[in-house]
Amino acid sequence: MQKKPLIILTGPTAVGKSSLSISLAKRIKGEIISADSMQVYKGMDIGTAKIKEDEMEGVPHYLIDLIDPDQEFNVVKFQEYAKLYMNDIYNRGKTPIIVGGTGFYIQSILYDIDFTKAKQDNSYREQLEQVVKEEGKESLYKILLAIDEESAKLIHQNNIKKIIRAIEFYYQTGNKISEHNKEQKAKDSPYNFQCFVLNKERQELYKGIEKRVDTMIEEGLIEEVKGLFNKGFDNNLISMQGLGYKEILAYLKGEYSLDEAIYILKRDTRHFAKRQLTWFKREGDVNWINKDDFDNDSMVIDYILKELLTNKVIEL
RNA sequence: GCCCAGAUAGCUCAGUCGGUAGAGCAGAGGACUGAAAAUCCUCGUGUCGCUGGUUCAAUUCCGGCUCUGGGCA
Repeated sequence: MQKKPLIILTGPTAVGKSSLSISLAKRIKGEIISADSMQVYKGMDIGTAKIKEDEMEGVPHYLIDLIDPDQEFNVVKFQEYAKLYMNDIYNRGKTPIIVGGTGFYIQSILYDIDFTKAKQDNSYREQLEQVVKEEGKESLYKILLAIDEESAKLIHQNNIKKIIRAIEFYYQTGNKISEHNKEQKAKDSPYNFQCFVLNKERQELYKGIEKRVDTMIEEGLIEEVKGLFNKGFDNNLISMQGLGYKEILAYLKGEYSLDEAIYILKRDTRHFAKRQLTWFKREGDVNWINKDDFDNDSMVIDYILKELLTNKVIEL
C-alpha cells in the first residue's frame, strides 16, 4: 500500500509558524491539524497566541478549541483525534498539514507510536505519589530498579514523573517501558512525510518571544486569566500550567508583582523554546529552515514546495 | 566640604584569619514514548575599581585616588 502524504511544519514558539502555514495550505489546498498542547483549550486565546478566525483565511483547522480547560488532554487523545481528522482529510482527497510546537504530539503521529491501551485510572499513580511523600524519592526509584533496571538507568532519580510513569506502565501492562520504548523507536513512519523545522538566529528568536509577551499583556492576557480563574480554573489543572497562565495566576494571587510575573514569563518561554529546539535536533528526519537565509515568507514557501515536489510528497 | 558603607563572573552578591576565588539568576548543552507550554540532568577564569606601600607572596592588611549609594552640614 502506498504511504499517504503528510506535511509537518514545526519550530520553537514565536518563529512564525502560523502565518506560514496559512500560505502553504492555500498553495496546496491543505488542511491544518494543530499539534499544540495548549491551543486545544477553549477560552485560552491570548496566552497561547491562538490563530484568529479571520487569520485562517478559510483554511480548515482542527484540534483548536476542542475542550474546556478543566478537561484532561494528553498525547494519546491527541493521537486519536489527529488520526480521525487526517482520515477525513485523506478521504476528501486533501493533504493534512500538522502545524505546532509540541514535538511529542508530532512524533506520536509521525511514527504512529503505540500507546498500549489502559483504562484511565489514576489511583495507582496517586499511591506512588504517596510513596514519594512518605518515604522519599529514593524508595520510588528502588521500586523501578526492581522491576525495570534498564529504565532505572535511563531515568534520573529526581525525575519523579517519569519514574512514576515507568512503574505505572509495568503495573498496567506487565511489560517494561524500556522495552516498549525500544520497539517504538525502531518503527518506520507509515507516512510519506516531510517535516520542516522553522528556526532563526537565537537572539532574534528571543527578541520575538519578549515582544510577543508584551503584546499579550497589551491584548489583555491578565483579563483572560482572571476570567478563567473566576470560572474556577486553577493551577491544579494542566491547562493552567501553560506558559502565561501559571505566571499571571501567581500575579493575581499576589505571589509576584506584575513586573516579576512578566520577567518570569519571558524567561520561561525562552527556556521552553530552547527545549523545543533540543527535541527537534534529536529528531533525525527533519528539514531545517533558517528564516535568516530567506528574504521573506513567500521565498520560504517556494523552498518548501520545491522540497515537497522533489521528495514526491505532493505532485503538480 | 565632611562622615560612613560599597566597588569580585553578563546581573545580584558570598568569600579569602594574606598563598590569584564561588553561589543564585541569566546564558549554553542534553534527556524525554499516556502531565510534554510538563518533568528532569550537565556546564562557572573573572585585569577580585585604579595606584602606591608592607610582605617571599596582596583580591584580602595599610595609604592615596576614582566611582556609586546613604548620612551630616
